[in-house]
Amino acid sequence: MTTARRELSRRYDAAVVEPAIYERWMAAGAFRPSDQPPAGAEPFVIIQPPPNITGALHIGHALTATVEDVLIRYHRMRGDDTLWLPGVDHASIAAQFVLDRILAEEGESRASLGREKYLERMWQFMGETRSVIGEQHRRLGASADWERERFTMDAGSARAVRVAFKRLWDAGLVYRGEALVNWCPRCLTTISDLENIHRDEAGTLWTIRYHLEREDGTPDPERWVSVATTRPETLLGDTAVAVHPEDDRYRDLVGRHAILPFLGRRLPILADEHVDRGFGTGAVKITPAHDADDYELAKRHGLPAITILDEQARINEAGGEFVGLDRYAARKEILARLAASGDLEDEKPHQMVVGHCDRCGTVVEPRLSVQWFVHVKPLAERALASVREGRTRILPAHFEKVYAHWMENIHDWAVGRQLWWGHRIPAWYCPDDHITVSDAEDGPDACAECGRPAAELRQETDIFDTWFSSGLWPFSTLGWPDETPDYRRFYPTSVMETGYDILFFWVARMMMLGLFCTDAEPFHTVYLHGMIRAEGGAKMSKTKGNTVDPLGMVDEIGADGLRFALVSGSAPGSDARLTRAKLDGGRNFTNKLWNAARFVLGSRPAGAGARGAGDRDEPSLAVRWIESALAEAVQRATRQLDALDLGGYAATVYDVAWSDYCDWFLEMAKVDLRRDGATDAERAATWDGAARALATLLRLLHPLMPFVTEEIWQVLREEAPAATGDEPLLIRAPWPTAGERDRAAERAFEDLAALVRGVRNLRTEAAAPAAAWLPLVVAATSVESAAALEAGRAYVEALARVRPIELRPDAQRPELIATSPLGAAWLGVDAAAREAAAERRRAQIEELDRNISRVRDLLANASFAEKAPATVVERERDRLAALEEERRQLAHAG
RNA sequence: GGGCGAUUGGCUCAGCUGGUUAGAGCGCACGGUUCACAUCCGUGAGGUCACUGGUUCGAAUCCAGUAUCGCCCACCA
Repeated sequence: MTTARRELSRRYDAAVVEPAIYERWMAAGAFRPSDQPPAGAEPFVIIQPPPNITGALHIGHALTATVEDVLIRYHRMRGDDTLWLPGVDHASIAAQFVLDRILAEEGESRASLGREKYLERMWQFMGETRSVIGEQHRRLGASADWERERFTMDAGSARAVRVAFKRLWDAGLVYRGEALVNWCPRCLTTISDLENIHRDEAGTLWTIRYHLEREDGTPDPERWVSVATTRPETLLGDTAVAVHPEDDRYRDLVGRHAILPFLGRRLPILADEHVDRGFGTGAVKITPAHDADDYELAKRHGLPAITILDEQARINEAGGEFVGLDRYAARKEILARLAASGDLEDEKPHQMVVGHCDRCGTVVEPRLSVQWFVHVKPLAERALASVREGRTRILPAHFEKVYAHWMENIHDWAVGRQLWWGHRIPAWYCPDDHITVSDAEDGPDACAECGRPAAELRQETDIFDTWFSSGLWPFSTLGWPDETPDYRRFYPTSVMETGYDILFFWVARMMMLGLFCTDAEPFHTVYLHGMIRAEGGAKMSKTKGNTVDPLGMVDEIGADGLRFALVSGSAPGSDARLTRAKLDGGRNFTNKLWNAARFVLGSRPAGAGARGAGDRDEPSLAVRWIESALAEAVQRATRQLDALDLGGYAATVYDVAWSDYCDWFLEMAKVDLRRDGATDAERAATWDGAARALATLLRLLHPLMPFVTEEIWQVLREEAPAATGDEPLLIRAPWPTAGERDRAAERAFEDLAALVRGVRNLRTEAAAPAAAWLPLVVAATSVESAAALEAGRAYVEALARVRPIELRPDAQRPELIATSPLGAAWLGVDAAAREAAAERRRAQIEELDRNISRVRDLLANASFAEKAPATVVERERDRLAALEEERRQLAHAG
């Protein structure tokens, strides 16, 4: 075992399982932008979507980190002025949800601790998870600039939140007012429309009789109006009954009153066009405080709104005798009472849509309250124009339509949350209820309207929706509202990479707030990745137990294998299944690279390793070909990375590494290295070519598989400094430039490879022992072919395991024959094997004839010749010639 | 009720602006201890590209419709 090979073995675990190289990257400052922007370098900036600091990273985070790291490493190698800024999100409601659960296990609660202690506890919790998340990213290889790491609750973010809100307020885009909002009776806060998840449910539609009022004010036992409802408990808050104005059934009732059961409230019966005559009885009870439609209708008719539920969705004092009952208990009770009095007319199953809290799943209750709103229409219009006019593009493109549709139908954003963990809204009230909004850290000095001193003002207790601070993230992280050097150098950013599931929550808000605050699109490209799904296509979830733990996977197969599995076969916006087979594929590929390197580095002949690309003497066909193949791969990979086609990039590097470099090139290089009579110079030239090609391969692969490539690079640099350009760290090595294609070498290789494949095929057909050396006869098609065969003789011998190879143009041809551009070839095997192949020859000829006549017809077609491009016609002609040559070779057989 | 996406060999997916005989990995079959790798090597079988029409010299690719699946949005009691 050579020194180099021993060194690689020692490094294997380090590279794949416990990557120590990360520390060296950090120490070398490789993740940091240079102190001065390099002259002429384009900035390339990614601001990381901050994970919620509520726990460990899941596989989606690993995908995000991988995609971003690939792009960052690529652009870093390109020499761009590269910044990847990481951070974490305080995740207001999600964090409280998690902490509340932890507290519950300890027998404590939000209430028992009180606001101050609760927040103290939250900061402590944040401190713990924050370092875990950073560590996990490092294990995945994320080359983010940790020195610039930010937090949505740090001082800079807090200031950005205050300033942004103040500017919105000054611009008249913020208002405080009473409205019906989504309320979670468990989280005890308002939630936005986006957090209110609609689900189809099987419910019940009840029909209830409301007796009409008699002249003496008492309910008429004989006459009633029947209303249909899915929520009988809300009748306690009814203030009217509505019918359609042209509904003849009820025409004479309009203007009269009905009496509300239990409470005896007089309900005007009124007409409104929004009532659907076909639904239920055509008469609808109106509960303005607990239903969005009813609220709108009540506004039109000046009806009062009576709130009958408290914040935990229990009946309040307005509910009379039902006070204190939970909404569902009240429903049951009210139905029982109505049934008893004979006023429950009907009950039938009903499919309906019910809103649930995104966080805890509780049924959301519409609740009338005073809230802070952002008036988003004007913001949305700008954000829409940016995408429509291409200043920001969304990948995949069809999400631009989804984005547009949402922006066009946007509602005002209820930004206040009745939670504790988050940025408190910087608004102060004076005793006269004047509102003062201030962006000063210590609040306003006095009431903006009446001048009362700060001591008499009290701050709003509501905090912001967590997405408000997230919406400022692309610039709050760079120093905004100050024009810091980072802000000037790195803003606007380049690519915003995140999952399509938060397009509205986050991307839309960043666009709106970014344009408002900075007057610029916060990024020029939005790359939306898909969701990672489990085997069988199911959504991954902890409760289903079908998750893939990224860190566990790193332990098992290494970060590189995981990264490869995540990226290969993926397309933006499409969900991808992460199967065991795919993960194994990533692991196998890592292993393959490792072993290829082990072979190359362990086989350096005397005198090799020192010379550069410039002074190669007489490179063999193998070397000339692999360099050309790599030139093509570099070209493709570069194009694919520029187009953010990471799946294509993964396929390109996989193919060139495994199929071209390992399967073909290294096998040919072995021939050159081991050939009897080869000079030291020839061997050295081959090895140097292998080392150079390996160096190119490592550069190409590094963005995707940073650990294994860097570890190999370290040894390669010792063995072949010239091949690595003596660059100490691959992470800083320049991205390869596409060299010249060598068409002659490609052609020569393809011809030999076709012959080798043909002969291998024959061996299998003849059931020849794999290890046996068989004689081969080839009838070369031409003098040039014969020369090419002579030149490639050693390759063919070794790769097809045939010896000797006899060139005999006129020999009699047996049935067992392989066709190739260089000529027909046949093996020296027994008659039985040849006989068995005769049938197959006939089938082959038949298929060839079909193809030949197809191409002939195509070429004979006048409109084809006329309309098809010349290159296509030319290609078809070449194909016909090749088919005919193959036919000729076969026809001579047998 | 709107909108979007998908449908390619047993499975998971590629196939860019229409142009080789539609590719890959896994799986399968057969054969392999040839000194980098069995986490491997070689060979092979397997697809009327969901369906129906249309445009075109030429369609997996473009258009229209149908079917199935999935997702998003939506104030109907």
